[in-house]
Amino acid sequence: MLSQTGLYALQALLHLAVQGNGAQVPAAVMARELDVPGTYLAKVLQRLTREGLLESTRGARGGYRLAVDPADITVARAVAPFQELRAARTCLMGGACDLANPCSAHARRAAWTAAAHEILEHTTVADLLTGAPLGELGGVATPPPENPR
Amino acid sequence: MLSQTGLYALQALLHLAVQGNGAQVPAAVMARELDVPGTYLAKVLQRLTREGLLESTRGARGGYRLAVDPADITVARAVAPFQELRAARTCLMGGACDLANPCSAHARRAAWTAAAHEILEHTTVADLLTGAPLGELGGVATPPPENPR
DNA sequence: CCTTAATCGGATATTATCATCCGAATAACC
DNA sequence: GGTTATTCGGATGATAATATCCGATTAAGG
Repeated sequence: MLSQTGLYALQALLHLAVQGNGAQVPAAVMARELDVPGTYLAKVLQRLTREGLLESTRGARGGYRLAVDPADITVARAVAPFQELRAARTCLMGGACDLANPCSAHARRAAWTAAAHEILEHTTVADLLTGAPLGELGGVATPPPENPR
Repeated sequence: MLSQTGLYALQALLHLAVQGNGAQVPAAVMARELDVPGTYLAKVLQRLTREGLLESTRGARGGYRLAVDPADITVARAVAPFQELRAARTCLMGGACDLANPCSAHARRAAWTAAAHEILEHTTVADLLTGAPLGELGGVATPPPENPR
C-alpha cells in the first residue's frame, strides 16, 4: 500500500513527532536511528520541506522539524508527494462493475478498500503516536496475530 | 496490493474459470477480451503454465486452459510468481514492535493486514467468481461507497 | 576568518517492473 | 506437404522507483 519512499516519509514524520515540541533533528541522525539510507532520506526530507510539512535550518546545529501539528497530518498527506494514491480502478473481473451492478468480487475488494481508506485518510500522525482507537468504521474483529515488526 | 503483472495473472485465471469446464483460450483472444497488452500477457501465461496453474496446447486451435480447480487457486497463489507478498515487516514507528509489545500504530495496521490477508490467502478464484461471502473475519461494517470499476 | 556541520539541488547510477520483438517449435487443416 | 495459428524462449527496450554522488550554500563556534 505504501511505497518504500512513502514509508520513509511517514517514519520520518513520526520520528520527529515522537520527540515532540518542535524538536530539530539532522537528516543523518534520523537516518541512523530509523536505519534507512541516509542520502536518500535527505531527498525525502527536502521534498517534505517544499511541501510545507517540515521546516529546515541549514548549517551547524541545523536540521529538520515539523511545520504542522501532527494531528493535521494524515498518512495520505504524508505520502502523497511520493506516490499516487489512486483507488484501484480496474475491476478484478476485468469487466464493468459499479455499485448498481457489482461484480462477484466486489464485496471482498470493498472490505480491503475500507481498511485502506481508514488508514490513509482518517489516521493522522498523532493517532499513530498515541494509539488512538479506530474510527467509526466498526473495525475488523480481533485481527489475526500478524507481526508487523 | 497487487502489481500490474499480478493483476493480469488473476484476470487471466478468472477469465478462464468463468467460461468453465476446461475451456481453452488462445493468448491473443484473452488479451483482446481483457484489454491488456498481448505480448506481455503471453509471458504471464507462460509463467503460469510453468507454475502448473495452466496447461497449454500449441499450434492451430491451441490455447491455455486451467490445470487446477478454481477452488484451489488462492489469490496469493495466482500472483506469487510475479511479486513478493511479504507481510509488511517494518514497524511504522521504525522501532521494535511485536505482539507482546505493540507499537501505538499496531492496531490500525493490523486491521489493514487482516483485510489483505483475507483476500490474498483465503479468497480463491472460485470465490471471486461466485461472490461467496467473506470468511469468519467478521468483516468491516458497510464499506464506504468506493467504486472499484 | 577558518573549520565544521548541515541543508540544498542537480546529475547520475542502480534496480525492478512493464512491455515489445523475433525466431523456433508445434499442431491442425486443406 | 505446405499454410496457418499458436505456444515457447530468449533478447531487448522503456519507464519508474530507488539510491548515490558531488558541488554549492548556509550557519555556528572557535
